Amino acid sequence: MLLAPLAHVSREVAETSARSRKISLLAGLFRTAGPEDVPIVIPYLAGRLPQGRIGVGWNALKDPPPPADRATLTVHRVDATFTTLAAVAGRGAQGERRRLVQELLGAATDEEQRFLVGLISGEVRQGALDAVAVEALAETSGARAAAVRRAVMLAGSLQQVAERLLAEGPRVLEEFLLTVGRPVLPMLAQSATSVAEAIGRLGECAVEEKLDGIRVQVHRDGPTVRIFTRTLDDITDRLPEVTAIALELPGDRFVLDGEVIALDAEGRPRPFQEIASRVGSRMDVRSAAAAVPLSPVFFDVLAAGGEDLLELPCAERHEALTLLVPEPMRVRRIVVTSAAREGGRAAEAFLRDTLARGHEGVVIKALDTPYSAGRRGAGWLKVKPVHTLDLVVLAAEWGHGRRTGRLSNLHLGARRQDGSFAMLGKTFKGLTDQMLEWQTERLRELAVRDDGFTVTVRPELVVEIAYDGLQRSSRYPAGVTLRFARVVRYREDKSATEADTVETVLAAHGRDVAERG
DNA sequence: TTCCGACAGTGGGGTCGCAAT
DNA sequence: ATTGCGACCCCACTATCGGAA
Repeated sequence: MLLAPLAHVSREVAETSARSRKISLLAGLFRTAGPEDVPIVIPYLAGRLPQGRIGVGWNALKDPPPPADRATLTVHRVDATFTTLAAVAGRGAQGERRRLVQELLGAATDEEQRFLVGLISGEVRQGALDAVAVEALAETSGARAAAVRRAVMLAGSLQQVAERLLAEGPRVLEEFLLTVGRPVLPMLAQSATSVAEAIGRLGECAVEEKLDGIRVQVHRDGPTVRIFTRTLDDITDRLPEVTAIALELPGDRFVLDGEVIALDAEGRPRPFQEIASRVGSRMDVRSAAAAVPLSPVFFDVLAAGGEDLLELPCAERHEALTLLVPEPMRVRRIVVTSAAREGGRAAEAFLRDTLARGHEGVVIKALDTPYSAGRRGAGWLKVKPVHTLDLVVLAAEWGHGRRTGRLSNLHLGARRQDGSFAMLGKTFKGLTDQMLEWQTERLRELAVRDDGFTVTVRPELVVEIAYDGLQRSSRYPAGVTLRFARVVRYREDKSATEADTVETVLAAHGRDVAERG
């Protein structure tokens, strides 16, 4: 298959905003692709290289040679070049890499060059990722979209499904079953602003602790245990204690869903950063495990006795979980079935207790919904407390993509006693298009410097920021930074001298930071 | 006709581990 | 020894399309 139609379709997909048009464009492309092209075409369309990083940056892409007149490049030729580049990546062969890239670009037409540069630099943004590709595959193959989506969730990979579907036809979808040992995309939760709102949306529900750790999917098939992350990476080797626990459970073919956290001597959860550091350590797992032992806490079961439980209602899956996992290793929960007011009170009390115990919040789950693998299902709603601060905008960065030409990413500062400001972090979240436009205008009036990337401003504009808590930071002067900061609104009624101070911020989380820092 | 679920996009901070300096 | 960078962890929020109500 030639690269030209791929590059052309990619541009067309990017230029239309209609999902239906994107789908039919991709479907047309899939129709002309041979089965051997699929492993390359699918990742390219999502802007990914199958080879991962190939050690090529902006430097090697600069000053491309004049484009070719005729389209002769095949996707396989491109793929082979990337494989060669990946093989010499990180071996100091910068000249050789640049030569290979320039040779590739020289063989490409204008449209192909633009696609390749986007692909290599990770800038392919055409508004079509896996979900659109799934619809297109369904259209091409005559399969139902829901069946394709289901197969992708169970296979944990669009590519595998695409290859077999296009080669063998829709019937092959029946062969994608939940298999112990092969990871499934996990179900995710939506957000709710309060317990009352969540219960109002769900009715009868379970209220569970939300633990701030690393999501794990634990598969045991007889003596073999495999542990996967949310993105289905295999981290079995890094969690020996979890493997040992899985081998002691009273079942020998199961799939569990849970979270690993770390507890201190008093049984309180240790900060996320420590857990991430532990789970991220691959070099000396033994000593890392001795320093920060991990505790798995399970909240769902996807298979037991080798049998697929995904379609069972939440309540029945929990029954199965209790048979498999003893109490201390199950997430704490209550079931709310009584009239809304009583239930609401019990749920509120459970949330308060959970927070007092040092956890992140609660997840409220409808009792009757199946496990929606790979979806952000409406059956699970998370509720976390939100803190807010009034901070001062110190600078803003020029946005990318659809925010090009707008000042987007805000640098946030808290007041110091001497009148200066300590930067606490950045945010680009929560801004509507209108706010982006307004702040671009306003910040330009306050600008004192623009280096083309960041616009520094007089610290006068006050903005209300929501955030989830503080975490330690070696980057910012106060030694802390905001976790998940987002803009709520501008406070034009406030002057910078009325903004929150560093002391206020630290005091609000004093115990946390002191104990954890 | 309006409403709402699902998606894609736009990036945040931290950590590890490798490669370059 | 440092520094830079990619790959993963955690993640919030808005705009948009298109099917559901």
